[in-house]
Amino acid sequence: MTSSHSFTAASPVYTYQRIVEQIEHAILSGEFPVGSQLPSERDLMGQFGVSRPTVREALRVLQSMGLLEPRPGTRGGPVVLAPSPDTLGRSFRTMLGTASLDLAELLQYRIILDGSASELAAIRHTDAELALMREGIERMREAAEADAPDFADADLAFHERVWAASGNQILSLSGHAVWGALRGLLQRDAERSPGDNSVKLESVRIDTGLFEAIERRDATEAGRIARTALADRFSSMLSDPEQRTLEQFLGRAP
Amino acid sequence: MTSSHSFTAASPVYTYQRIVEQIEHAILSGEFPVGSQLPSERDLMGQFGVSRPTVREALRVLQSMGLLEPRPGTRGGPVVLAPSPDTLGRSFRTMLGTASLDLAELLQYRIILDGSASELAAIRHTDAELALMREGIERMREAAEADAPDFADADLAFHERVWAASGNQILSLSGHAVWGALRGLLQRDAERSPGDNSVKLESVRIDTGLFEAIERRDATEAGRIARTALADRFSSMLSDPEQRTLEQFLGRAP
DNA sequence: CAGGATAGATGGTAAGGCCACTTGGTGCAA
DNA sequence: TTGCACCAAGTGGCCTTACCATCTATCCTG
Repeated sequence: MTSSHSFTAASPVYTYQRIVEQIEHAILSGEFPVGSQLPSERDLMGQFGVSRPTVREALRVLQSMGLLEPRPGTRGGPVVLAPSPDTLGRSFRTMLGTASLDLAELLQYRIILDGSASELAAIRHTDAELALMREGIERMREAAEADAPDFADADLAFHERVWAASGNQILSLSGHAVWGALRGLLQRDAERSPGDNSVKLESVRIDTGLFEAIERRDATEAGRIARTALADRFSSMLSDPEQRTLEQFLGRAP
Repeated sequence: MTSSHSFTAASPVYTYQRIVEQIEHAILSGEFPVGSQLPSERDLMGQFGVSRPTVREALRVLQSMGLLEPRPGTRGGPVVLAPSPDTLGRSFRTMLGTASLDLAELLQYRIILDGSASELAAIRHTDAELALMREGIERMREAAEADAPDFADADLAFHERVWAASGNQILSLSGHAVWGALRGLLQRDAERSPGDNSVKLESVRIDTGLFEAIERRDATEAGRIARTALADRFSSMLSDPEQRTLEQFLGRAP
């Protein structure tokens, strides 16, 4: 008689992968807080009972995930890094590049994040944060009027300050990540549509309205402006049904 | 006279990193479609002019990003994989894991995600997705009435189906990550508040209302229910100013 | 006491080698 | 002819050893 037990697939487990898991778990569980040091490669090689190349493969993976940074010298050893939106943005870009993520999803997500961040910024911004946002708007205006190439940077800087004013670190990190992915996607299209600085001036006008709504603590209006600005700017790149869903989501279609 | 040129940071570039970039670019540009094979490690080592450990470090990184899979044997070589959204979820989790989260941020973020996902689900759900959500509600009800220990699983399963019905993978993945982080943060508190199943029944009642709003495609109401449910359930754990910000964000305070 | 020289440890990279396994073909047998 | 068992070649997995540039801490000198 055969047993009714069902076996699970015996996929091979790479030793470097087990090392990654152990170190990752130790970091995420707080055993190694940000800024602390792991044992050196040569020590880890002893602790895990593997050779140095294997340890290094694991450390490389963790490094590419943005969790670690090598630190040479005496008393050195891999250092645990603070979280950065870079790796998340990188994942977004990879998914977009391999077409397992479409633009509509990413745009929806950014509309959700930017809208909510703007509402929160309107509600709870401090004077210092307001001053930073105002300065950001000014830099945008100058860059647009001079038709400067660093307009995109100024644009990002302003929105970074809005995210920061939301008081929510997660919003800030993920907003940054999505922004990077979206910009990467638009870079190709940006080349064929020359640096028409009328669109830059229009962006400045819209963001100025957003800033003023935040300034007078009008959360509803701030959210509305942020959402519609993104939708109006990008919706032409979407298919018809995607556009319709977006309009319904914004409450602009019955 | 000093030049006004501003230099860019001269951070060291690791050779493994340049190999990763080259291979990644080749894959994303379509030069190596899904299912195709890269040259073997020994070939790559010749093409890049580096040693095998260096090539392997690069391949490990790409492998951990879910882009490659090793394939031994004659005519072997790394094979390009179909992209999986798992890596995106993984990025979310590590970002949330290393960020020093406080409950208020996490709760805000989940309110934003769940509210938006519920609105989208109301707008664009299909019959099949509706049936899955209905089934999820039923499982929740059964688990609550039996006071079963797997109520949390049933709860998660229902919300997963709402996220899925939103049609947005990113919402789904990040919702899952935030849910996990929130649960991890609450696990300590959960022990002292025993499994009072009146709260479970209350959850079922609320989620049933959410489901019905989604069913009749009432996006506004669905979003409102999702947001207020989370706020009501967790706000008692927040400080007073955090509660006030939350109430303002929900539009329930002047 | 300050500052520079020195020694030790660390990570970066290379070279060579062994093993288990997969694959593809070959040759034998039915 | 067909099927199958066997074998050789190539691949990734892992290890060992080794050298170098660089950084840090310490000590020593001025």
